[in-house]
Amino acid sequence: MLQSAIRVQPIPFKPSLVRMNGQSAATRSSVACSTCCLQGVCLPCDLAGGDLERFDQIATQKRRVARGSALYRSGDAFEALYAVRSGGFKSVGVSQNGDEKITGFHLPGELLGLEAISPGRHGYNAVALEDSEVCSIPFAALERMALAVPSLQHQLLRVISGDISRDHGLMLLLGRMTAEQRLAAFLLSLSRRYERLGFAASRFVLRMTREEIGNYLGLTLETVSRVLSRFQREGLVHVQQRDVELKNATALRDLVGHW
Amino acid sequence: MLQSAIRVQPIPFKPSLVRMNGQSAATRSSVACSTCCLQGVCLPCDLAGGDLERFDQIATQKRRVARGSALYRSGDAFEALYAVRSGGFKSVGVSQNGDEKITGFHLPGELLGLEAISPGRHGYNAVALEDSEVCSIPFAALERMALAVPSLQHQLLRVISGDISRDHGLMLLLGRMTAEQRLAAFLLSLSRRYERLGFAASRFVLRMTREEIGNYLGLTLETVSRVLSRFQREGLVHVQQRDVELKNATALRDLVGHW
DNA sequence: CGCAATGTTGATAACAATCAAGCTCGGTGG
DNA sequence: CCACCGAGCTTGATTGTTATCAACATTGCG
Repeated sequence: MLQSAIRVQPIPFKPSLVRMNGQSAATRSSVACSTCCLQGVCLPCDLAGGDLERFDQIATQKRRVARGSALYRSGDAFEALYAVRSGGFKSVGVSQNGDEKITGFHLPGELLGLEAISPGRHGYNAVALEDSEVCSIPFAALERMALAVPSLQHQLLRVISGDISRDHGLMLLLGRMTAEQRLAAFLLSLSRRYERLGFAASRFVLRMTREEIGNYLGLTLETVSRVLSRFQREGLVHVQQRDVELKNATALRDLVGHW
Repeated sequence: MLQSAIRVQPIPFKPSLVRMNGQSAATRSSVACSTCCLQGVCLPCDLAGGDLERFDQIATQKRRVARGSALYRSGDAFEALYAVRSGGFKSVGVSQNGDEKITGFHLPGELLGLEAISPGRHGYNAVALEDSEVCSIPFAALERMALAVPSLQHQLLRVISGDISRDHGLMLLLGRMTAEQRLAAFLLSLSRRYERLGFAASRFVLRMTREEIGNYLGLTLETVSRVLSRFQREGLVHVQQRDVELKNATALRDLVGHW
């Protein structure tokens, strides 16, 4: 379960206790970026005091999404970007014949909806992998503020560009790697991202099924299961259901090769 | 689907000025965006008269890149985005052990270098597939101008976001499609992009080798060759070396399926 | 012309998909 | 409380697609 993940850096995360600033406190249980434990990794991470407050007024709306339900669906009008506050999401493309393809998993501090800017309409379903919470960032207001705050514009461009880099990594993986390399790269990627959030790098919980992992990596669920078993047999990892412990990250890295 | 770039109304492309097929005959007749035949599809396509002139002053520098040489290399500092004026490029990631992975092909009117914004350093080699010409757009100046010109900021975000969509299409392809589907999707993508530039949709010239196509699609060059031969046998296309004619685009589309 | 780069085609092998059976764990209801 | 159920997971047997190895054809260029 989630609780078994070890928190290395003491960053308390208590949504219900965090106070918000300003006037709308009475009407909405809301949270300010200035007190959010994710402020070091989230979109407004470059903003100075005054600008951060202004950003807070844009991103006041929080939204809870129950496990399995969608934050938005393909075809929805694009109104806002979403920053994951807690929980996790998958982006799912659905074809006309019902086939699904997962294009990404999204952890806290990561932005959802970027690919919808261009068409002005979402092209994917964003489905919560567990009960989750997001900050809604209305895009029109964000663009307006970015005009006035150079560092925000820059940060926004950086975040989007970073998304492209991440996708290129996955393309690499899908195009040229064996099943073992894909799994190794996947585990290392999760490890790095959890670490960035202040969790242990070598021990974490998969929030997605084998089937979802396989879908994402371009493999079948059986292959995912087999490779994980093989990794365990070879002492690279210890896997118990969704609990993963990386026992030999170096060997995993060697498997992937150095890009 | 696959390679959606900038979404704008297509403006007729004048083959007499910039020739895509056959020998490349680059033109110097116009250096200003305001007179460029790509202005309908390129980055500044939303700009009004005065802003377009200002943009012209940012993007004055043209650069020629000979076939096979690099516009920039992995590790280079990120200074500018590049708009392809004529010719074509590939983006190549190179691993420490020399393995290469092509993440994209870039036709006229498309932007190069977007994925370097976040790290501030290029992560790929941009290699010209034929003698080519690009417009250099210094990024610092572009960001500055985007602060003052809302439509430019918006367009910039759109273009980058569009790149993400394009990459997702490729991920889909790499993750779930057979060799036949990949080739079909690839040909249709090229067809659409040439059409956008004002060329015939059903007849074009591949600027890249079978090996490069295979690398991009996650296939070997032999498989690419075999599938093209099969397509020809089945009357879907006519292929003679690099010349391609789509004889039955509908059948190709059916092969890919509808995403 | 001759050579190197590119492309085609065939034979074989490897890897992952598919098909199939059984297991584990958590939840539910008798 | 326990038996049952089903989703998720593991493992085995077999098949199929594509990679690999290999030989040869074609093109373009110095």
